[in-house]
Amino acid sequence: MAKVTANQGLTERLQAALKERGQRWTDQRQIIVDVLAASDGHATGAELVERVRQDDPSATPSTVYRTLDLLEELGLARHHHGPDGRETYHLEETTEHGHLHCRGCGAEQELDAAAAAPILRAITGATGFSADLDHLSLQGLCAACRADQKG
Amino acid sequence: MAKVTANQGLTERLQAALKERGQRWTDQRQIIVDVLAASDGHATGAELVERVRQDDPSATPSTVYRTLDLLEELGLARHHHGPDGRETYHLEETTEHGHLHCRGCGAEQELDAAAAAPILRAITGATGFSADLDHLSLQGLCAACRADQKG
DNA sequence: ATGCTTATTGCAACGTGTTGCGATAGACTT
DNA sequence: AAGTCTATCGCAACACGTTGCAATAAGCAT
Ligand SMILES: [Mn+2]
Ligand SMILES: [Mn+2]
Ligand SMILES: [Zn+2]
Ligand SMILES: [Zn+2]
Repeated sequence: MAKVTANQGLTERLQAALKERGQRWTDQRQIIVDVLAASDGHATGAELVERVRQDDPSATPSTVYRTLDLLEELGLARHHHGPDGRETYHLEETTEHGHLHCRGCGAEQELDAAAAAPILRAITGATGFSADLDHLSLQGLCAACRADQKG
Repeated sequence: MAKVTANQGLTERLQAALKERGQRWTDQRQIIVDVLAASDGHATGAELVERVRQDDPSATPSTVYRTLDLLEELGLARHHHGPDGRETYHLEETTEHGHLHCRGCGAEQELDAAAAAPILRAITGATGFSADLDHLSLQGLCAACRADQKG
């Protein structure tokens, strides 16, 4: 009897991808995928570790982080870094997007692909680099905070 | 007899700024500023801790990091984050610039103010944010790696 | 079902910072 | 020169990840 999981489709894709690489499907990995899927939006590595350990207290940080790395390799998860450098993960079900952090008010804003397009074009134009939108995380001042400052 | 230091001007600016804030000038701070000035270009926090401890083995990481924070507050140092999130510092003698890391070949490229201008404009146009160039650190593929990949 | 092979796991140690606290020592006053 | 005030320091503990290694357990073959 298969365990009931919230995301059948994802699980099956993963199992297939792993088999193809000679890698294995384990309970830990099922739990981690489930937790990540349930952590709608973003979650830091530490938060994910904590949630996984609620389902399976024997799970350790090393396993969780190794699995997150694996999921990124397989293109099923992405991370970026907060202004303090800490990692933040999300499943790659949502569309690709970047992040903006205001150092004035702390607000975090998402940058969707459409809004990012001219920015990425400007980056390529100026440098030849093609930047990864998923990993892009800018710090600065939002419009409101800039207005306050002028005040 | 004043200790011989490599950067008189900087030290004097610092002493004045500290006095104005009711803060103190210490041997530790002299050493840290000297080390930072000698670490031409960029250095990670850990590297700076190590170099400071060569001059003064009694110095501890907490003091070094607290001093780096202080120098940033005073506008004398800046940091950004590598692709792994680790902090990297440099004195704010050099002109403001951003950083690009190629995930293909590992190359790191600096982005000077002139090259960055159109990018920052695009960011403000798309989002209203005014991004901090100093803290900007992008991951992506450089032109060469992109060409290879197509090959 | 049983055994084999080796990917995965947990553990322990390490690397990089951060924080609270009591001891030390700058800087200013007398 | 001595005393006062309090900023700074070192220490110990913690938070967040990463890595090497020996034990475990998937997945496959018999
Ligand atoms: Mn930062
Ligand atoms: Mn990263
Ligand atoms: Zn703001
Ligand atoms: Zn490259």
